[in-house]
Amino acid sequence: MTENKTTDIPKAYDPSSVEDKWYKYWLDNKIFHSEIDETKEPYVIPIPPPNITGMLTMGHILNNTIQDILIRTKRMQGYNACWVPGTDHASIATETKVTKFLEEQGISKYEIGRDEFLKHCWKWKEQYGGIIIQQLKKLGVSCDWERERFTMDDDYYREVIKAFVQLYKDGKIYRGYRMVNWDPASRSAISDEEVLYREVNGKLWYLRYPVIGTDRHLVVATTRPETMLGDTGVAVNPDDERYKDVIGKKVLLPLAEREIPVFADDYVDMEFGTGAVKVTPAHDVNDYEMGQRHNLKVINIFNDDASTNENVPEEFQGMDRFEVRKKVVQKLEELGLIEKIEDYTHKVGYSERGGVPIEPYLSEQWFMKMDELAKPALEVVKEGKINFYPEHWKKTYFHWMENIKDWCISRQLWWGHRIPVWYHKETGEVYCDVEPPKDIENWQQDEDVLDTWASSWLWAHAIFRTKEEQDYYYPTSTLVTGPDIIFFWVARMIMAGMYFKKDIPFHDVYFTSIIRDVKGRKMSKSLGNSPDPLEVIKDYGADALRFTIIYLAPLGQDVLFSVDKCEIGRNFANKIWNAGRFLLMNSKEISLNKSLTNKHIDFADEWIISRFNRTLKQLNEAMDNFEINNATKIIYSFVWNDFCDWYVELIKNRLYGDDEEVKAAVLTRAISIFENMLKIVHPFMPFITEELYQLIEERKPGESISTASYPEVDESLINTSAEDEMQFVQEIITAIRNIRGEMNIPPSKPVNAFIKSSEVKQHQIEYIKKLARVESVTVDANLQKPKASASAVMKECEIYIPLEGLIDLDLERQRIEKEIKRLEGSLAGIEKKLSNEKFINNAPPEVVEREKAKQKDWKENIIKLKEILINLNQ
RNA sequence: GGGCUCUUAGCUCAGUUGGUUAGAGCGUCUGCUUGACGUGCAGAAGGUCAUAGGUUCGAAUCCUAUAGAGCCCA
Repeated sequence: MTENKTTDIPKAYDPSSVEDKWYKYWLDNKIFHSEIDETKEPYVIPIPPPNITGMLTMGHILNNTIQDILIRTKRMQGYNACWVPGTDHASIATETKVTKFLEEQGISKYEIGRDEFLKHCWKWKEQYGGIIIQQLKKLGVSCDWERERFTMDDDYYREVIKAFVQLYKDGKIYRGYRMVNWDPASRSAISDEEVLYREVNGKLWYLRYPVIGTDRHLVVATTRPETMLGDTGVAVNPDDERYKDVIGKKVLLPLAEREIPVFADDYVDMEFGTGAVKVTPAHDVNDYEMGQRHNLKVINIFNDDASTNENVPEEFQGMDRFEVRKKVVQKLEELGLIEKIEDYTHKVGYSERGGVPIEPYLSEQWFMKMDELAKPALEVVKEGKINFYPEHWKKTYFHWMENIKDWCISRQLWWGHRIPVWYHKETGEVYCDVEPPKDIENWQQDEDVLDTWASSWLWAHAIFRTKEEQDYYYPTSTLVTGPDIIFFWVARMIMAGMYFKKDIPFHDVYFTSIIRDVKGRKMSKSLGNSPDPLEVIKDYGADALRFTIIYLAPLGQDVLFSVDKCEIGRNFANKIWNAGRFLLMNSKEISLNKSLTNKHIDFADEWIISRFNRTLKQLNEAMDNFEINNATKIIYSFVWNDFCDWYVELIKNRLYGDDEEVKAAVLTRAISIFENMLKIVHPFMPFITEELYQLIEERKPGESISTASYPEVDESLINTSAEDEMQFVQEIITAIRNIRGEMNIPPSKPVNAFIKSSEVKQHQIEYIKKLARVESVTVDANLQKPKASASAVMKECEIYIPLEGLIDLDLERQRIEKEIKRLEGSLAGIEKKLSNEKFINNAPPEVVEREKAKQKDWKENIIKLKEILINLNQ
């Protein structure tokens, strides 16, 4: 019976030997799978589907850990928890990737054609599209993998098409020749939201246009000289005295040799440049509007890849927009038509996807009318039917929704949901339906596909395949996502929900923090400051990574992350591991007996049970308010400070005693508290808690802590007097430890404690002896201070440690004087308060009472300390 | 230009509706082979709560202004 259990439980927790084993166990036992069950309330999370082109980032780790914590908690609390995973087809990103992939093999997208290209896309998707999902599993997420969805699954595809047709038939979708944000890299339109504005150090070119019939020039300033080839007018402000006489005249546009009018328009800012602006209606939004007002010609000078077309003089044709800029400037310079060139910093719109400057470009596109769709979506957030955490994102949401513009939903791409519109080859008739026209040979389908967000905006309901499922699971419960896609996705999902389902898509939206490096920079590939989460998991364990990232991520604030911070989580896991190891080691020697759980209870047990229930109450409150970061702190402090630092130490006396029944009762109870503790830690650290849960006792096949019932708060066990008593004992122990520390008494030197108090109870003494490491404790209300002792004074209690031969009187004097000084400082503050009549009259009575009590205690303590100081040599 | 957020210990952050001596983790210093854990234990040092006003008996907390940092929109 002397087998040492330490040999089978390693001293340090090793996640690598644990994690894969339990993930497989959970999947094998379908722990995460949900089916309709009318007897249970569903709790549903729709995952923000990652791109199939994506790799797991720290952002995904944070986001998915939060979702997992929420869903695991609810699952244990008895809800029908359903977390639906999936991926998004990412039209532009995937098409770009596959195009490049093919180019590397010498295959041109345009040569092989649409159908062939799509086959390659699907092949690519099968091969690489699942990587991120596999990576997510390493994190331990409890998604219902049987429900995995893809935005281009057949039935999902059909939902998207149905939605288009419905909107079209309701008059919410129209086609028009408009100026859009054009991405020349992907040769497609993109939406306003996909344009990122960056500050760029550019130049301002001052060009001279000769005024016809005079010998003067009009000088116009521009950041894009190449667009002058498409100029069809020059505008000035009508109030500008400098140009009054040229209004109505014409200038001869250089290079193009075109006569274009000079006209007046209020839009022109007299302060900018020279006050005269060139107008290029085909390539600038404002110019387009001016052109409309003044009936200017619209001359498009670019192809869809932003190379120059046949509308420019031959020598400039077929050049890239940046090439042609150089050439235009060079030519103008030769002609003496450049007045000057200035440095100029301005904002340039870049394509979020292609990464190149966008080109304002006129083209035929599909748009969705947004004002009517926005109204109900605005209402449900205003009325609080949908809550945002943190709440302040509402303001951003309202602002966007109240100023919403029509949404350009067509993309000149092949990978995606093709617009279900056909044009009759003969008559030009337009046909829009889910099913293609019967006589398909006479029709030509629209070439464009839909914006990816015009498919993912249906996610909250289209993830469920049948009407029954949608009725049961929709509306979903919580959406966890980044604030960067509040417009792209969150707002549009709410609009889609209200339009297609006549109900909100989710009740709560949790906006996650942005992960940055320790210097506060965004994580990016080019900076190389983006750790690979899989490496981190390998080095520290998934539990450690999960716990750390949540511990670092307060609601609504950025997280400054570095890999070594994962020590927080790793050390915490190790702490839990060793607490378990301690209990399990003892259970080898002591036989457990569950019938004894409520026997031989003393105040230390009442205290930890009270602390547990209080902790649980705080934890529930935090979780209800989505204060998940706060929840980790509550858990951390209970586990480490209450359970490990105090409770485990407190039970050692009894555990190493002689009474077998007491030993069994204490250990059984400790393990039962530990097991409850594991349960509340489990949503945060699923692997280690499962491992320990299974080590505590033999479980039934398929049984898991993931489906164990979550502890409930028992208010009757929150015991303030036990907590007060424990606090008193803790203060005595800390005071003695403090003396040891400050007087440099090594733990190996035995000391005795004399306590002058009528409050210290006999049953507390063993604990004081054990935890303060004193040989004996003498308690007497009328105790005389022993010779040559170090002292500590607290409420209801004076402590003396005789240190004959060890005491350094100077050191002790300094200690006491410091304490007196500190107390006198505090006392001065409080006496000032109490001598203020207005305070006595206005402050609530309990506040005044509290202050008076403090005054009394501190005064007494100061008197005692002064006495000690006077008698120090005795 | 409009909107939002932030500024508390060396660092990263807590601090509920104003009311104990403003807390935690990391880092620092001191001591420790304490019958779970050195990924640990014990103790300590460290803050004019960005600045200036105001409201109040009382302000880190509420209001105004200023400075600085960041984000979003135009």
